[in-house]
Amino acid sequence: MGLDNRKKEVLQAIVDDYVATCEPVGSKALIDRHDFMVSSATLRNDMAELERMGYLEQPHTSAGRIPSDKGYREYVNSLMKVDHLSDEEGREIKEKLGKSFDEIASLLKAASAALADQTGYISLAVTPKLTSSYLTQLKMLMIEPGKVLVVVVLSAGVVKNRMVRIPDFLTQEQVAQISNAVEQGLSGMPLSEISLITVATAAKDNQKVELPDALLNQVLYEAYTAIKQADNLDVYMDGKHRMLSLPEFSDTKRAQGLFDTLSHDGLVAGYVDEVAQQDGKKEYMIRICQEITLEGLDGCSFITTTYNVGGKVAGNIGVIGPKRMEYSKVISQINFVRMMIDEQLKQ
Amino acid sequence: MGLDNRKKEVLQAIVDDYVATCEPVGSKALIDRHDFMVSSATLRNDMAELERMGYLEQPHTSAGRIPSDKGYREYVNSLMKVDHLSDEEGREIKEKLGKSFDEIASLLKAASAALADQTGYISLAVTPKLTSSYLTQLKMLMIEPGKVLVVVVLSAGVVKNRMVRIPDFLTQEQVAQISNAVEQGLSGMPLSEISLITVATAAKDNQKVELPDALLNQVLYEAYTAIKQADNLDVYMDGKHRMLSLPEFSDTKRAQGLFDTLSHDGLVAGYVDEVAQQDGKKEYMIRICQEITLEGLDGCSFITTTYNVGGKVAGNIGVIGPKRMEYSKVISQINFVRMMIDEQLKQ
DNA sequence: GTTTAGCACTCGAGAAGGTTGAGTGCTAAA
DNA sequence: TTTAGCACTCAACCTTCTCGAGTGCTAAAC
Repeated sequence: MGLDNRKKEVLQAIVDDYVATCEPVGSKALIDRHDFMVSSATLRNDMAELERMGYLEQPHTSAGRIPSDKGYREYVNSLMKVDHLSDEEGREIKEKLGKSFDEIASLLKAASAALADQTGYISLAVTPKLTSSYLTQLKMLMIEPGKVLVVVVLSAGVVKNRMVRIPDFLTQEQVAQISNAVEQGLSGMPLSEISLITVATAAKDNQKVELPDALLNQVLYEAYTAIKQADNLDVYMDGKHRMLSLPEFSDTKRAQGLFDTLSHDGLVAGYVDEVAQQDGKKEYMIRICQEITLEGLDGCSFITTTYNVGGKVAGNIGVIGPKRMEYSKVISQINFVRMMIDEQLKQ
Repeated sequence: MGLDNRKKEVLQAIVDDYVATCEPVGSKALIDRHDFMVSSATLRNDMAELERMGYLEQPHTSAGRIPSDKGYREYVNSLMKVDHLSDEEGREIKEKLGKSFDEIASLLKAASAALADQTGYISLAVTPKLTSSYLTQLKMLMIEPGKVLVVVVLSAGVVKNRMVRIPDFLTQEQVAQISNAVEQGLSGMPLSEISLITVATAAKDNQKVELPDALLNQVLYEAYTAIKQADNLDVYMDGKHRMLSLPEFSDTKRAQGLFDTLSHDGLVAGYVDEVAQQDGKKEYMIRICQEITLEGLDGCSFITTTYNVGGKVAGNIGVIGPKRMEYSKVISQINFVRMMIDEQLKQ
């Protein structure tokens, strides 16, 4: 049932060659480029066998073989060698991420850019899932009468802000008092426990000014929305246009389909998260072509990994490339970037 | 020298047809689709003449004619009729922009999305140039020891924030005092007059705590940077991937060149601004193909217009499309969106 | 049993040639 | 100045042909 050693080598060689050239690989080419100690006829037999077993495919009778999804899967599971990044490459990435960032958002943006640059594929970075984090600060700054900037600071160092409208006649002092009351009542509370009710309770317990309930509730609702919104997953994506130079996307229809899907940040973030749930324990997650349950990504593969904030599992970064991707290289690149992120978010 | 009436009609008809079909227009097709009261032979003579004058081009001898850059220029300058948007279209745009926005950033983002949707081309919206506006608020919120969020509020209703690092041992009170001092000293001051020196003066005139100069200056420098950074032009772009469905970009090389250029926000913003400087007085600015002095936009045209904040000239919105663009329609769409923006930013 | 040489076969890619038809310019008459 | 008529051009398309990389199968060799 399993593959004997030579078959494994053959499959590996075919994947390597096909990844490099995007051309079906024939038995002769295989002999030329690798030093198998057997003849092409023998390889032909092996290849026919591999095809029968589902690891290879033939575009047409008189062409070479290309790996099937199953072939790629076998390759990433047991054949490829993930080795360390060359010093040179490590240095390049470090250069792009070298300076320290004061905000997760900028760090992720830079990481995404670096990853796209380095891999040549599409990179993505998703902000941490914040359900396990708690509120540390809430400030409401009156920008002008009726307009308030709500700044929400969460434990993981995430800062978000949102402009909201409130009744015109509320004074700066009143707003500040509400803001202080809510902050006092909620700071330290896990995001998951914050609801409209807890917000209201916090305000009323700590409030020193008297305001009609309806009015107060309106302001509190805005504060609540701002807090909840801080929990949204943001996605940073980069390198999309590089895909156009790949032969598999020389057909603009396909490229368009891909871009269409990718323009829905929510879909992508959701899918990344879903994958992370499924493969939670693994160092990195891989989805090959048909394994991707997200429409429009035909012919693509997906590699993601999880970075940590303050030691706890948090967000994801990853790469979307063609099925014919340099898996081992990309994995080591992603790992390296993840390590750099972890380093910066250590405490 | 000038064009007689029929020649004008012929040119107009050719542009219209070519825009619609992206196929070279022949004399017969012209007769079929428009009711010229002359024969195709006559049109042939006119077309030959128009070609001699530089308004038309012929891809090859036995093909129809397509408009040259000069032809498009003549078309937009004096032939096309810019008419009002259909009620239907106006309604669609209004729907997308209908709700009021509390922040310029979100408004522009929505405007850009609506414009891209509506035109089917690439839209862009550039934040206002803020040199003529002044600082109204500056708040420094201590997020954790050593990390401060600087919130800058400008007169045009623009709010920006930036996380900065300061020495660890500064207390919340000290930061608040510096922040208050700077705000007090600078609020109402035009951005153009704010410099490291004015920031320092403001702080020292109003400061109540004593801090070593070197330390204070470090914090002030960060505040200054945050203020200056609020002046950066941001660009919101949308609809890029739609270009892939146009026949002129079925060649992925070209699409890639375009996307490459557009990924440099700074370049685009700078160019938009440059165009606005040149054509300042006009209701809308048009650059056709070769007229665009920005590399990588071969075959594209550019239509922009200027929106106002509080009655003063401010930022720009626009559309990038193929040279073969529905100029008159796009112009009316841009105008409509501009009006909607002006409306929201009236005061 | 495994490997190999040999051979007939397959089939896409690309070149060569032919046809079609939309479009032209020119001329001569209206 | 306009028009009909006609010869001419040339990309696009189709068909046909050749080429060669690659295959599977068989029978001999190891």
